[in-house]
Amino acid sequence: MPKSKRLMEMMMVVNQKRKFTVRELAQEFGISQRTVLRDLQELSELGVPLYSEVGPHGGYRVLKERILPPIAFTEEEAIAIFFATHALRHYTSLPFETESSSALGKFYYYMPEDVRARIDQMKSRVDFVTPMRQTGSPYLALLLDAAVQQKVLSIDYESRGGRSEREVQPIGIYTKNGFWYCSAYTFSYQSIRVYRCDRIHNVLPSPTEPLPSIRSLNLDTMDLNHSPGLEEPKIELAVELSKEGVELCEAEIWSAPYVRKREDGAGSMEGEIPRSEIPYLAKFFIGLGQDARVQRPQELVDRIRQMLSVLVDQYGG
Amino acid sequence: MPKSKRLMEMMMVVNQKRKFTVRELAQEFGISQRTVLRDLQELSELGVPLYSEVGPHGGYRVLKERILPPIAFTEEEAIAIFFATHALRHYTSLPFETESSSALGKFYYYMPEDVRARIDQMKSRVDFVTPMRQTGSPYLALLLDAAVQQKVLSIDYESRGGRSEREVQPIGIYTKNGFWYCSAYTFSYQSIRVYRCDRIHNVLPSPTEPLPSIRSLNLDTMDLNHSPGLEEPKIELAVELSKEGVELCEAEIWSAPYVRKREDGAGSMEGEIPRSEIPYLAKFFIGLGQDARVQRPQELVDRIRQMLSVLVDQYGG
DNA sequence: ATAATAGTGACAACTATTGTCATGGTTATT
DNA sequence: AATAACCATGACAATAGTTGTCACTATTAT
Repeated sequence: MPKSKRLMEMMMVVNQKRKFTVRELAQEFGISQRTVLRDLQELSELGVPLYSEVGPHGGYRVLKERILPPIAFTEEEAIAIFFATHALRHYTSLPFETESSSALGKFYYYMPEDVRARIDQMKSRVDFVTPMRQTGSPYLALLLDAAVQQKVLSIDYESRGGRSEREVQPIGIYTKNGFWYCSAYTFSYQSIRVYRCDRIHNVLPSPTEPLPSIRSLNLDTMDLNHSPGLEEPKIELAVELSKEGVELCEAEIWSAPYVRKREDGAGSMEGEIPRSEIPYLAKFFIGLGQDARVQRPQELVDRIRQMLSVLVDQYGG
Repeated sequence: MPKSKRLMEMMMVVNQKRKFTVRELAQEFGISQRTVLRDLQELSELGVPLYSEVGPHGGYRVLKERILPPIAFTEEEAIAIFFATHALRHYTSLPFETESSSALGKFYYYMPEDVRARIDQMKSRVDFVTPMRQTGSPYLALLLDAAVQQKVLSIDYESRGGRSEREVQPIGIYTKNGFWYCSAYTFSYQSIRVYRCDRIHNVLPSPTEPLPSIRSLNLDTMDLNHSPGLEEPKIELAVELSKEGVELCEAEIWSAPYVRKREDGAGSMEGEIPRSEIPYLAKFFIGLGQDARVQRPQELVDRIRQMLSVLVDQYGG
């Protein structure tokens, strides 16, 4: 085998075995140990992060870093990857221990000049914004690890009611609108709850046995907005909207699917909502003022009236 | 230079010039043309997508695809890149013409086995969610292109008041909370406005001369929430917050920096706000109900009272 | 101590790489 | 139709690089 090809192959082999000895490689490639040593040095010079230890149980290792063999990306693909990774800079916490900037640097460095120029021009003209929060979420990596390995954790959580310990078996973590959430089976409630990660004040391994039935659950099969299994009774919602009201509701994630627009631009909103949403909806529709007229359910109308009377008291009629 | 190194270098050179002739390369590397031909064939066999055309003005070309030479990513970096790119699947519209999935496929394919395994496990347990909107934004690529090249466009925009044509010079586009926005100098207003890209119904090149002073503006130097140059007079805000109020305000992007927390969990909010924000703030603080007591400015209190009286009329006291 | 491992240097044998030359083919330009 | 600018391939001797072997050193776990 010609040397140049051998080097490429060796790159791959070395990547897969993380640990190996010179003798092993020599046998595998059918060359002398001396040559293997020479080759490994060349790989080193080419940037493969090898290091070696002498003595029994010694050998070569590839450091935590790995090599990706030459990958052919189209220009558009490279750009997409660049900007996606660039967007990570908006996150104060990530579940990976990484300065994503170092990865970007490498990526960027190896791009053909003209692609790099194009990226430079675009860099200050496209952005994927995520609301930046000041509160960090230090336990993301631990929670994710527990989800992957299906371990039970004991977390110190600050909910509305105050701080408390709970045993949870994490299903997964996700970020949305600048916050990180952890969806987890909670033993004390015997159901799945969502926790905001920045309100988790401590995480410890727990001796509790993990529930095997939770293992097969994951984020893809879950609706990230509601806890499954908590099938709440739904009640009917009916709201009249002005033209402005229509626009505002279409801009809201949860409400957009329910909005019906009439020809004149005004419209209505109809759909089924869980009863537990009433407090939120009351606030929401009060915020819309004249642009929304809630008609049903009566409970929502009552709630709005009640809130109004409190407010009137507070601010003086 | 040893052949193996020459091949690596040639990979890079060939990547940068998209078009080249055998003679050029021969001179550049100080080798014979015959050797260049042999090398190019090897590169071909190694996967570099070369093709050649004979005759005058012929020569070699690298197809649209490019090669990235071996890049050393740490495991964590590779994972971060993977998930960042994976997150793009939540977007219905992107300014790049790409199936980011193809790039991901390649990336994934070339990873060492155990990293791939780790990603597999994590894939369904981490996510970067972006609200998925039904409305697409078909002109993103055009708008971005105009921003990069500083061209003037004539857009057909649907604002509150209805549809109208306007001449704009885009500064950049960004996505936030599921929508794409385009920040652009608008000739008819002689100021910078932000447009929601899904409300842009048509985009045409305009013969208007671009303003050179806009060229130097970009998204990084802009506050994405406000138009620059519009230095509005600020007025003082003072609000008392209950414990719940503190939590709610800390969860809100704009208000979080102003919140002061006291020992008992309750707190206050103080800061300067532009007068134009009063309508928004009125809605916001009404939504907080008893958990917020606005004290200053008086204009805000008045506005709240006014809104309340309208609401009381509407829903019956 | 011993055995297992990496690391270096020297050198002859070997092999691959290279340049040159010869030849042929395609295509745009004149 | 001639020409010039390209790519393409084969043959072969000169050269340059690669390889294996051997001899030696150094480190470390057992």
